[in-house]
Amino acid sequence: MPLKHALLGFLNYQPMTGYDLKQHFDRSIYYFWNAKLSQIYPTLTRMKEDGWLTMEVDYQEDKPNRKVYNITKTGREEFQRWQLEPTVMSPIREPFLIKVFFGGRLKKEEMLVQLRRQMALHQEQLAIYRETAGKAIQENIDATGLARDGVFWGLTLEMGVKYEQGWIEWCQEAITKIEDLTD
Amino acid sequence: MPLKHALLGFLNYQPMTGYDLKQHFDRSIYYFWNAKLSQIYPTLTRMKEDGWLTMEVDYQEDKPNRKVYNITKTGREEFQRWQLEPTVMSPIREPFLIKVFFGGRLKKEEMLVQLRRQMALHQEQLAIYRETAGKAIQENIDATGLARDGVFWGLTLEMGVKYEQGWIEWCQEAITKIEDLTD
DNA sequence: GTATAATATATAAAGATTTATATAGATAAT
DNA sequence: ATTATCTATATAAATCTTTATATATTATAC
Repeated sequence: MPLKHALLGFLNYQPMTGYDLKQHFDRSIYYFWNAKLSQIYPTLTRMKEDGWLTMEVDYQEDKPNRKVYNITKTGREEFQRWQLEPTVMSPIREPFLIKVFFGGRLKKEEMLVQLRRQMALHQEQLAIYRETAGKAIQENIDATGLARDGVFWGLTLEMGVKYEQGWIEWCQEAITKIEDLTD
Repeated sequence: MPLKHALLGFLNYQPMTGYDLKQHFDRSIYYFWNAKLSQIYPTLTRMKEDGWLTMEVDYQEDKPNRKVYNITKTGREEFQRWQLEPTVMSPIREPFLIKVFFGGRLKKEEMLVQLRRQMALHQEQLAIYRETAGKAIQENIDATGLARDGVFWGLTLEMGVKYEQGWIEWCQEAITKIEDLTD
């Protein structure tokens, strides 16, 4: 399960709680893999049972205790095994394309509304990547000194930019084609 | 759930069994939404309970009876409602990018192996889109006479082509960048 | 001063999806 | 002749994921 390995990947840097891990998700790999806290917590418990992690309780007065997870040797080995293993292509799940596929059901203008709206969403996402995400990576490199790791963080961001650019181009082309149709 | 609406979309063309629907999935929207028969069958039962479909049994001697599903007025209305409703961006789930994100753990050559393999997979997929999928759409237009619908089928194929081209370009750029790194 | 958000952990329930298993005749390949 | 694939339907079990709910302190905003 990619979630388990993403968690191992972050715990490779340092021991953390489930809450900490969620923060890391939301600030980095969120754009290509996300998980809710309600999934992260039981997954950590399971990984501990499997011997990939150890857990120690950090007692706090008048606050919930922090359950800090630490990666084990087995966990590190499992992460490396997974990272070197051949990766199959992950299936795309894109509800919007289902709507387009059955677009013959709609009037020209109705489909154009959908396409313009979709294009706007992808333009917004592209702006986030360009304005926010790049800076966050640089800040993280500065804070941690992990310049080599930063190259890989940057590569995933570039994929995000390319992905959104592809969508925007496609939307423009689709709009042009559909404008030429008769209702 | 997009699966339910994809099923409605196909049943809008003609009444079909679960098995027939799976064939249609595998020959068209498979590339951006797929489902196993073991998911399709209970989903159809559920949709019938919800009044979106009716079912009639086509008795066959010495063979399992065919359960033929028909879309109802309610089903058609639900499909239209869904198709016109604003579409939120569907989250990307790409395990390969998790491997890349934590690429700092790997030796340069190990990551290059992964990237070359991934590029080859996307080149294969691009070839399938270019060689097989386009013809299949044209054959379907010829068989059904649904030229206007064919425009929309073609649009989804073009998105697939663009997506794979993006991956291939990104892999090439990533390979170049990583080759310049020191281990 | 009060409300909201953030920190921190977790369970319950529902829903979505995959994998495994079962049956059985028809057709095609070797 | 035998094996494999296709047609056809379905259930069971496991897994993955989301939504809703609960609790309680600290910090910030208005």
